[in-house]
Amino acid sequence: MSRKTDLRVLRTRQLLQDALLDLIEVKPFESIQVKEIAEEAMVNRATFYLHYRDKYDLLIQSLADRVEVALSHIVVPQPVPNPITKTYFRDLILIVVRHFAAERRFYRLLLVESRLGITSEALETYIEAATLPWFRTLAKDPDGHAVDMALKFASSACVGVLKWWISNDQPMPEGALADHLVNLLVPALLDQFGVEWEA
Amino acid sequence: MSRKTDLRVLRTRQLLQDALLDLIEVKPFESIQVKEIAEEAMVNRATFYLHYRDKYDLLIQSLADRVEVALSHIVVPQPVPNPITKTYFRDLILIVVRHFAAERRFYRLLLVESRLGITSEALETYIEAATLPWFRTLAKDPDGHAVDMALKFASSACVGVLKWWISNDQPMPEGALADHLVNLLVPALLDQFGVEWEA
DNA sequence: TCGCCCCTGTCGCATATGCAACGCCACATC
DNA sequence: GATGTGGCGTTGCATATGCGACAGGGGCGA
Repeated sequence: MSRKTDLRVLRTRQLLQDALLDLIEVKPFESIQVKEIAEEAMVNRATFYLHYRDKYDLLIQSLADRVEVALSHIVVPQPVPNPITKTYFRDLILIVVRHFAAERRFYRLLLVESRLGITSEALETYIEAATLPWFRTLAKDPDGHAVDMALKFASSACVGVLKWWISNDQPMPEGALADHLVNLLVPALLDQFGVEWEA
Repeated sequence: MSRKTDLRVLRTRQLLQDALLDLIEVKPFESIQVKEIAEEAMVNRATFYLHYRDKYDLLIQSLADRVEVALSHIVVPQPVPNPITKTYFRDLILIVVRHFAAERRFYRLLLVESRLGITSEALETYIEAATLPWFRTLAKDPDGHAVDMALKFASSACVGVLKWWISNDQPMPEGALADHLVNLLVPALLDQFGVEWEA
């Protein structure tokens, strides 16, 4: 990535994002003022507006940045078995599930705060953009349109299920959720990924 | 106080001090580099030198600032009984003792890191400067030289005992330490403070 | 010994940020 | 309605900080 961004910019954004997180712990998002965020972050209020349009923008950017960072640490386990096994696929799903669980505060906030005006489409966009290229490495023909469609189908389904899982306070453990997701996805993806699956 | 200091200055110093604290948790002070502190604090190395001469200076300043902040929250309980009671005096001692206990990580570091070249005189200077005017409010004649001497005697004695207490991992609870200190100090201060003491 | 590497302090210049102030708007109180 | 109060978003100017570079020096292996 571009590591040429001024350190002050990175620092200021991090301080503002951390401040928002800390304040969310204490009071509902709607009642938080820009002034408070700036004070908590030890950043001038005017500087806030140099980086974010308003507190909603800060929230979305925070999510975007955190997702990017979190997913940058995710690597597709090597070697990729050929043909792809069911357990390997489950491990991949589990990685995403765990990411959601770790960032559940954020995701839940985005889902619960209906007044945010943040459509769930935005949320899906983040997740799909992050997971799509990642799934793509598993496909036989990474450039085929059919694969794109199939992958989008899969990621959308994952996002939908994960949203349900998060907003219902994780009614089942991570492993069980991953198992269910795999069982739902395998039949659909059977044609796009490896020739055969482990029984 | 002068609260007109630029917010950036306050923030930078706080970040550097916090970074030092975090690093001290992980590795010995001597092995910590200025470069590391700056990176941890998300502050440029050159900026470090705008505020501190070297890492030793940072350590001392950190102590000074923390002591100042901590002691600024300390108020002499009102009203001051006349004549001063033993229990009231004990409460005063206890406040200082608790401050030492809360900042024990810092004080212990200053005592243990002998290679710092920080003399314990510097430590005493901080404590005396902080406690002297504070004790002074209790004296009959706040401007007398005899009182100054007596108060210096008392604060030095307290610092010495507290150093022993901290470097020996607090072998007795705070209350007991305060009791012992009061019993040692009362006879010496009998002439300088209130006419009589509660039995 | 030499060269090499890395950290330290320090410099000049570019720029992100602080500060104070402003108009705007929503809301409250009389 | 008149008035105040407080947060929002923006601006111009002052300044703290980032960045890149530099010399100096200590460690370390050829």
